[in-house]
Amino acid sequence: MEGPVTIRDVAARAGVALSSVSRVLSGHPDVSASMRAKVEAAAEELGYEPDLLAQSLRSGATRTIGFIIRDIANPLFAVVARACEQELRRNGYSLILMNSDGSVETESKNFALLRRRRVDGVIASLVAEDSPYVKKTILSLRAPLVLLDRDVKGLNASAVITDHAIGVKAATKHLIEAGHRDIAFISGAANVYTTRNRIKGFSEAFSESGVPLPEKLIALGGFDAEYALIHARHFLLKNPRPTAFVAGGIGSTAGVVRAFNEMNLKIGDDIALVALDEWPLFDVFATEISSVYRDPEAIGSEAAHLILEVLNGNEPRESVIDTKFTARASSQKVR
Amino acid sequence: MEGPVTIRDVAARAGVALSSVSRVLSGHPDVSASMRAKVEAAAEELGYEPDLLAQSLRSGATRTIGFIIRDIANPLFAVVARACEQELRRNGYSLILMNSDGSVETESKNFALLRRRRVDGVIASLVAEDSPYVKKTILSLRAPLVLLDRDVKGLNASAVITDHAIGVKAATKHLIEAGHRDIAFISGAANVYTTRNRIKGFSEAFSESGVPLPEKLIALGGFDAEYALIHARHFLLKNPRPTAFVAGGIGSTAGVVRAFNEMNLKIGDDIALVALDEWPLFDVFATEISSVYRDPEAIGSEAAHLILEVLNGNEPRESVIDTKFTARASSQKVR
DNA sequence: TTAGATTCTGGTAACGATTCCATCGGAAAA
DNA sequence: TTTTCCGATGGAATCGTTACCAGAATCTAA
Repeated sequence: MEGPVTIRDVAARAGVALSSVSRVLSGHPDVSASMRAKVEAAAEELGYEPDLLAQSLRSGATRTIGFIIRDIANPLFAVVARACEQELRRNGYSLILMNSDGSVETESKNFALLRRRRVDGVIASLVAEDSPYVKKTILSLRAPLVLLDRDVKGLNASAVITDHAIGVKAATKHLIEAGHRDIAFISGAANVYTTRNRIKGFSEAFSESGVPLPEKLIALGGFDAEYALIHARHFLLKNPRPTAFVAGGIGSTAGVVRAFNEMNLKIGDDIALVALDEWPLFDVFATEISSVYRDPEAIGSEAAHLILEVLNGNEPRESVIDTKFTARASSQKVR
Repeated sequence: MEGPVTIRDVAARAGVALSSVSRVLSGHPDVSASMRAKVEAAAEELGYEPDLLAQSLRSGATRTIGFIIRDIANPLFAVVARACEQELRRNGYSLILMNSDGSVETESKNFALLRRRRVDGVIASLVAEDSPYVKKTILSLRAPLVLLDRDVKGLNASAVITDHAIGVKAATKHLIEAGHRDIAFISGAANVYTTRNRIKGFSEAFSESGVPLPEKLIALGGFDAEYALIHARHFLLKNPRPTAFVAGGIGSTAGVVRAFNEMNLKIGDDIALVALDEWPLFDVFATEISSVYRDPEAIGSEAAHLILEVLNGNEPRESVIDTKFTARASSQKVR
């Protein structure tokens, strides 16, 4: 007696037709009590488990959701993924994880593979919004899509959008009120909503305060630590030197702080800093750093809800998560 | 013209039998050049993509690997997962991610679901080694398994094993040589190899140094911050107070450091600390903390290699990753 | 020229499930 | 008693592939 037991084996054991077994197991109303008993006994004895593959082929639904992300090792997104997976699991869905490694091409291949796997939906944080390559791929998905913090026209997708502007604006106003004028801003490229929305908050704080925007101190090109390090170094050599930095994301913060360390600048004393996004052990090892916080748990479970909504026949929609600025020692005084 | 295009559509378009289409597309040798041209043209025009679901049902292989982990939000495991996914993706496999949320029961359900999904293999970091519940589930998997840092008898599984003992032993000897005697050790429960292997290194350092093991200062019960916080508090109220702590994992370190903060103990001055495992921004915000490091990239890609090996017909085997102790300011002096 | 091998192609049976359709009783209605 | 209807069941088609088998066409060797 080898191999997994099929519905055929159960039918043979119970001495009934396969269609009857299927009816019992899928809870069809038109089955007699005796039939139900026979089949359930046989299934139990043989340890029968329906093959999800075969069910999927027949039904057209895989109960599988693709999750495409730039890098799961970003601690913020790891929490997003966890919350999302937990919520989907509770609803009987499994999550297929794919990193796009910051490459539009890899991302596109990932979408194509998920399509071939016939996933029921995709949750994605795109590398860039402006690649027609990716857009074409997405349009051919034939499955609902939830975007994480991205704004792409003409997709008919749901989205979890973070209101960065409100937090960044509060942070920037706080810095301006503390007397800072030369405030550097380093973040990812402007071809993602995240960056544009952050810059919006940054700019508005200046215009509303009647202070000129330090355009020369804005570097938008990459979320990685390396990019931030290079540009922070560069800014720190300027004259006058910026007195405060806003770092867009965990990678950026790492790069900026490395630059500070290189120049022996003590955060909060020699230079002010606001970090956008927090990370694990933030409360332990970065207690003094002002931050703009967004709740990754909320983002992840909301993404799951949005995709489930569409799978249940509702229209796609957007959901907004807010951010909160918390002032700490790193941004109090001006040099 | 609705719905995804099937091999049947291609056959109709090319005016040939479906079996011929299949032969062309799967590279069978016995096809004429003209047939190949016709079919490829038709497939191209229709944008045909084979359905992986149907292929899997037919072939018995899903090219899918399950990845079961306690918590993907642990930054170390997020890196493991990334490296693993990247390597599997290069080999045409996709990764199904599941968190077991620290629950043996959830873990068991995850295994069962992966079995029903007919995954080709599973990579898992078990919550506990001694649950017969889980062991039974694993044995019924009918697919190769790679364990991460676990030692379970009678499974015929591969494993990526970390040699924690060597690093912990070096760390402990270093502390002893610096004059520490009352060294506290806080980590997860002893029903996982990780903990036992760490304790082994810890104990050996004492016995080899001829110093009695401070058994009262060992707390093995949970990898989470809460557990570590409670036990660190408790130890810190003892008389004499421990002069050094070894914290087993990122969660433990968070808890221990919180306890230090509560009591206003400055790491490296008032109390010594060695952290087992590093985390993102360790080099930026924890530059002074001595650590025992293991390379999560190596663990992840090695896990992928091991599962691919077995899928290619080789026997399961173990692979050992080493650890490295680095002394920093946090462990130099004795109080 | 004929037998045999070789190349190529189409038809069909699986893989493991669901679902429609037809059939057969028995119960209810006439 | 006959007709009608409904509950219960088995058989067959189907989802999209692959693989086996048989037959046709071409080629090689006697």
